[in-house]
Amino acid sequence: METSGILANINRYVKLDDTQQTALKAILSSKTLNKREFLLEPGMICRHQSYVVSGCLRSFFIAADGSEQTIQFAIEDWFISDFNSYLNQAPGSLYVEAITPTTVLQLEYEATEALCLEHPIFERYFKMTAQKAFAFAQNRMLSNLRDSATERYLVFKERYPEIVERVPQYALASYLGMSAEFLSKIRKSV
Amino acid sequence: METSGILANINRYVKLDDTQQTALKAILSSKTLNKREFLLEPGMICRHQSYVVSGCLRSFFIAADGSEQTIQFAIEDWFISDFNSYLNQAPGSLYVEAITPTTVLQLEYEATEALCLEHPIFERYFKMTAQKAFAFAQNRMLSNLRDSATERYLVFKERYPEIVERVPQYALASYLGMSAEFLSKIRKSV
DNA sequence: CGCGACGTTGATTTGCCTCAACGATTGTGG
DNA sequence: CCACAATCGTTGAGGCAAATCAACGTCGCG
Repeated sequence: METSGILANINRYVKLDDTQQTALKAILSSKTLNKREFLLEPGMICRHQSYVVSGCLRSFFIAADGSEQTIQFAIEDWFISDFNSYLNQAPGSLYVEAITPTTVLQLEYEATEALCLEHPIFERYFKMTAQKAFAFAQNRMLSNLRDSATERYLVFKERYPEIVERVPQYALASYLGMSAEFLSKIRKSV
Repeated sequence: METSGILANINRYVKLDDTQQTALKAILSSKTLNKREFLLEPGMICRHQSYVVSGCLRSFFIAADGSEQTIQFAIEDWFISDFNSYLNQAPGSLYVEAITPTTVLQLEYEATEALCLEHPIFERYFKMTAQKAFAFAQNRMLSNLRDSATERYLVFKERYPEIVERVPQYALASYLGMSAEFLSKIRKSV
């Protein structure tokens, strides 16, 4: 199992000693997905947070009018889950789908909580990542309130060029909060 | 200094013993604000997270076109700050303004970090609150992407009726991502 | 090859914004 | 305690960004 990526990720926030690294590795499990395969579907309890070793996924849900709304993309070195469902260990409302063939490392909820209680340094790590995720979500929200569709696309493309290239256009459009047709027109005009 | 509210808040997530409660109280400071007074202005480094003992505040920024964008409201038992600025201890871009006369308890950044290192239970508490805040921000974002202006208003009013009653309408409109005039028309039509 | 998934393009519609003018309410100095 | 300014909210006219609808390309894959 290839764990160097996730260890490097964590070590960007906190320094793990050997005991802590071993304890972490002990609860990691690996999973591979084919293109279009679901890691999670609505109604399921999200038991894991998944770290992307290779590949590309997205989370989305089906709105009342039948349209898809993309919540998040995840490529190498990102985490993905139905976070609401994971946090409360309650049935969720999201799909998590592999856009390309994908390998993830999974952290199971109970085992992760136990790891945090045993080694508070992981509490600290997850605090830092949650705070960063919150700041990110707040920025995205602002961008949605403030910017035009064209600006949102250009900002996203500037910041995440590889995601723009790797995901279907209709998924990107729903992430950016616009119709697929309009994104097509934006791309033509810029 | 009235600390029972913030202690009760924390005890909803974790159980503090006497030593931990004392350590927390030692770093709390109190502050009062008049109506329209600023707790924070753009360019300042946000040194504190503020817990609202009484009153009502909002955070907002001035967009490129000169319009105000409200990020967050805070009433009794909520926290408020320029979280991006607080997290990175870098100059921020938000105003935090008292809507009514307000009293807050403040947690200073360095002291809070030290408290977390000394007592990992606070690491756990801030992890949980950050995760909850992230889930909340994600839900708000979805609501903005998916729902019409009228639906956003009705959902917000249903969930936070007291905030709707306590804040100026132009501030609520900018929080919900619509013009003040349009919110006025929505209110008339429902 | 042909079918299904994805993207493009144009015509039309609409939700919401902008601008402008006018009430209502609150606060403040004379 | 009144006058009159600010501040905040309301209403209507007109305009625009983006949605919707419909039809048609295009590409990869069974």
